[in-house]
Amino acid sequence: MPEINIKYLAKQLNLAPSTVSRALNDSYEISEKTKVRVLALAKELNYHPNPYARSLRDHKSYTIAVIIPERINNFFAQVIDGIEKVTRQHGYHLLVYNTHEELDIERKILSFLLNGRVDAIVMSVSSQTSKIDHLLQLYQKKLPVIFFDRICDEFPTTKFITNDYQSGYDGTKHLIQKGCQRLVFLTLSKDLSISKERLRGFKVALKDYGMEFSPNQVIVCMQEEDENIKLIGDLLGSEDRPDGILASVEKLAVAIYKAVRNTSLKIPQDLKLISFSNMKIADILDPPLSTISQPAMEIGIACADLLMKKLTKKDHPEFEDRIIMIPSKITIRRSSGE
Amino acid sequence: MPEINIKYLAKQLNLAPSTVSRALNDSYEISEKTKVRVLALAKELNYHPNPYARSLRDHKSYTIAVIIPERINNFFAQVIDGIEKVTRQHGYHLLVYNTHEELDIERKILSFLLNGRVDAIVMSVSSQTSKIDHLLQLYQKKLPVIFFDRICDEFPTTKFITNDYQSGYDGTKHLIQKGCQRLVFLTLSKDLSISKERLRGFKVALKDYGMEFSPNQVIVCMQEEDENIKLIGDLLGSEDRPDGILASVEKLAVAIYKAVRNTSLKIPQDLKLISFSNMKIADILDPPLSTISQPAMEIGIACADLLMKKLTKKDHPEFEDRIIMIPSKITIRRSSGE
DNA sequence: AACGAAATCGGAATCGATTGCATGATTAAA
DNA sequence: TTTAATCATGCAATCGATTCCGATTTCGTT
Repeated sequence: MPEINIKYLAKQLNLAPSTVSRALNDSYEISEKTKVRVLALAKELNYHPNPYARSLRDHKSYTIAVIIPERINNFFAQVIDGIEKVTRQHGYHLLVYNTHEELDIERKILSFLLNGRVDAIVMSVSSQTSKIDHLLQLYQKKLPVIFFDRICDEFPTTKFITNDYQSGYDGTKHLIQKGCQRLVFLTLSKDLSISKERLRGFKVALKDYGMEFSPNQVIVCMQEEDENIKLIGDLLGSEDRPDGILASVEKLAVAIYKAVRNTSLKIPQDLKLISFSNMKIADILDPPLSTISQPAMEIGIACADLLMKKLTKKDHPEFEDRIIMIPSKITIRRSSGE
Repeated sequence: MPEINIKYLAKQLNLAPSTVSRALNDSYEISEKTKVRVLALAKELNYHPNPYARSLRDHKSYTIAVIIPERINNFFAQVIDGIEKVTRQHGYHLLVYNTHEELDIERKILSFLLNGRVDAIVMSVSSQTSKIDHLLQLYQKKLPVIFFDRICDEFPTTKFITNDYQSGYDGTKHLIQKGCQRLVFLTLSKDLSISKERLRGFKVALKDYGMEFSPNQVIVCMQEEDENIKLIGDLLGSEDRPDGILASVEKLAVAIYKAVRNTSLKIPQDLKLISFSNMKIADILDPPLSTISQPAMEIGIACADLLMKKLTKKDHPEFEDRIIMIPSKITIRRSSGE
């Protein structure tokens, strides 16, 4: 079978490749008659232009990189679905990378993207990311970047987040009002943007309700679930064990459930729990989990909408350095006391 | 800032682009001295070859397409993690596409991949896929394809699956031994390879234990969860409601839990349930869900290993037309009666 | 000193699609 | 009938990296 490229089409039609190209691109210079002939054959042979030849000439790849720290995660999966929904309509393709929360992997991935492989990047940084030198390279190369959720404050671009401070505040307030005296905040990292904001809400809520804050109310967890279960188990076995937990990451809520299983404690009687989570099955857990769920699909769509504007309209200005906030939704279920 | 390409490097070093290219590729024709100079500058300027120029010449994209029917799904997410783990080590990139279980989308995606954009495809077909004309195009174009889980029997290539027949049989047997009299099999489609096999196991188990099978024991569900909850609700409200369900897809198990909430029935007392599922939180559901979980990560790794062999070794033969089976693991929990 | 082989490197074509410029053909206007 | 204008198409360069082939230099050997 011969390679079906533009030269082959041209030969079959007894035309020059340039004419075929123009016909396919509906140029005004080509007669209707010729266009019809060309399009007919292209359709018959199921011809599609070689994307790499086009990319080489146009310096556009029609490809976008999506970088996330975790794939088995409802939030990120939904965001990607949102991004894909929009970009697909514009003929863009998605390269998806998982950093597994590791800075080294994040670094390596970004270095692969600096050479024109993608037209833009949409990312949520790893929990290990505190220095941002590897990100600044993108800025120097003028590669458009949008951050969502776990953003990078120092990087001047548009960022999409949820109202983390407010959600942290509201979740904490809720626990206090349910009678919790010894509150704990669980997180993956102290450097993460979302953790900082959610923790800030936690602290302010404590203060507003006349409670002291002490640093050991913040527990920084690990990557491995087993380690976290142990960590939380120790916490629950301690003298002044917490009676209320705000988990800033979905997987930590799961670890709490599993850790509690190993004790004689009961949720919510002995321990009230609320967690940031996009699980669609929060209400069939035992007990149903109170959640702060983020508008993941909307975030994905918003990111992609902005991106498509920038990429499809020429001379579109660089992304403004600003933060766009879409509110999360808090849903009280039995884990925090009905 | 000048574009950093091979010509720029050549000019800086007072060499020809061809020499620079050879030096970068560690050719024997280039002296050590020159190689050192070239590599030093390349490193300093953080030079990476333009991937599209290389692809155009080599007819290789170092890119693989992964096509799945659903992204918010633990099984598929784990498989992709497995694929990425292997392919990343070989410098390959992953384009990930979600068909949302729609045949039209699957068709469209495949048509985008026929022009050299990817070197191979790893996919699990949508539940609507019964005709396979759109897949056969890939075969004609000699584009390597590997199927996993939801395979396409008529397509001659290597396929990775789990022991669906056996799992279906074992799950059904378990329900029977727990005393279920009126069993029902829930599925997304009658055409899907996995559904057929799992159903076959269901039927044979019934027969082996002296139970009649009637076609209305098979319920074909919808895409929308709300519809499924209603469908299952009706089922549970009927005269001869089932007392045991084998759900062939994770999301259907979730729908069952939610449907049961609307009734006065109790799992497992009134209804025993076991489901194919890769949820990591099956044991914190209320009640904990008995699962048949597939070795997702292993499947992904196996697919990618085979693929990498084919793509990195020249003159590697086409994929054999065979099926490789990796067994699932059945875990009994309280939803099927302790 | 001279010759040949090996070691190094440069020139130019190539991959496939696009596009500025030139050319040829057709038609309308003078 | 001639000229100008419009229309339709072809030629050739380009994008960046690679590689075949040819050219030059270096070195060892007689």
